[in-house]
Amino acid sequence: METQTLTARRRAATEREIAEAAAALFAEHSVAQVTAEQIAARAGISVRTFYRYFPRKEDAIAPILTAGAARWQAAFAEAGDGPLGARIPEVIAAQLGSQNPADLDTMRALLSGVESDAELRDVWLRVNDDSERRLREILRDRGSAALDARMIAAVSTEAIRIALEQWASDPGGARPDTIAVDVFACLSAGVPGLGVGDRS
Amino acid sequence: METQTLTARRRAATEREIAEAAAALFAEHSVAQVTAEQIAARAGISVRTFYRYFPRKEDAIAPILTAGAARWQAAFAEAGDGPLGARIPEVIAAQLGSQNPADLDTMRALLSGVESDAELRDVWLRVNDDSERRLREILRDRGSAALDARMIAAVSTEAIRIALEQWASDPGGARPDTIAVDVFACLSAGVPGLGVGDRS
DNA sequence: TGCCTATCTGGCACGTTGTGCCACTCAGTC
DNA sequence: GACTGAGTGGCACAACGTGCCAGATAGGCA
Repeated sequence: METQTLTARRRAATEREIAEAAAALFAEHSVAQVTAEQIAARAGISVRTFYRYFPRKEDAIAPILTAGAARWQAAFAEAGDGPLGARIPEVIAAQLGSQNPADLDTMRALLSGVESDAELRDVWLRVNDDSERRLREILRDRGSAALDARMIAAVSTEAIRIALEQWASDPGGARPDTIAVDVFACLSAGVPGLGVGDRS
Repeated sequence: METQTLTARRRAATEREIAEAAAALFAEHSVAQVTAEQIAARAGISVRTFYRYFPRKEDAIAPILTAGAARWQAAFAEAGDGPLGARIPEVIAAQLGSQNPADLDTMRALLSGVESDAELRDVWLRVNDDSERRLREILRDRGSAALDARMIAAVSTEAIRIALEQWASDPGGARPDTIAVDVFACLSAGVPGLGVGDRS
């Protein structure tokens, strides 16, 4: 939460600019059709510098997709010592609800391309997997058994992913945090139609 | 189950050869270190032909990773009309249990590299996502509501993934189908430590 | 002020990736 | 023997991503 050194802030600003340039281009054209040179030009940097900020062309949009995840990680880091698993739903729903509206718009545009653009999907899968790994690690540090942490993290991350994709696919629908709460409720209580269930 | 045309069988054989060549190389070196030319040479074909079988270099191992998924899809296609969700666990566990032992060894070698090799992880994530999409579609065709199908497919696929990764990380542990049954039981009944739960 | 170090940046060259295009081969058919 | 169709390989090419070097910028110290 501290104001960092000037160089660090400059770097963060540049990263942000690149991410927005890439997002604007990827929202209109497929990832394959956009060249790294175009992204760099729009962000006002050279191609070589671009690859110093992001290892792959498509990764330039990761900061936007992970904006929410970065915040709930911080929220967990500040939380007390008690059991963490039970509070995951509320924390994540709260963080999704306080998302920057401009970022939400960008995110919706990107997510609606995930179905059709193979490389965009790759980034989305990577982002979610990264998020799951971090959550898994936090849970293990708090004393969960390895397999328990694995399952909790997997279901939680999957719930967020489903909520976001559902929200992105339905322009007139509910807010992402509202959907997330519902999906969380279903998944944590046991999926209807699985195991001894009967529906479907 | 029919013996297909000769050309089709030749093609399947070549695909198989490429997949095994790629798997052997990826098991020892990272994906980035292995060139498409090396894979093609080992499989006895040209680079150009390689890219007619697989769109990306890393995708060459997909057939091995999806061998199990391909079989349970067939099992579902043959199943009767009744509710499908409740039978998912047993079908998948059975298919995992009847996996070809040689493929299982190869799979374990590949999966143990997923942690360290970024591009190997990408393939693994793609394979799982493809599997989930197919299962989702099957469930929707059988009459599940869209969101229900989404959640059932997500949890089921995630359970398989967890089971396989857990199995790969523990050389002396239980068979993958045994682990899968356990994970399935946990997830379908509701994750301990989530929602109103208390553990962890 | 001048020097020195550290970091960021851009340009260049290079190996690799993946694709379009064309020529060649090899079945089977008439 | 000519024709068709599908698979294959070679070649050229744009794009990707990286190592290397040179120039620019900012800060610390005498």
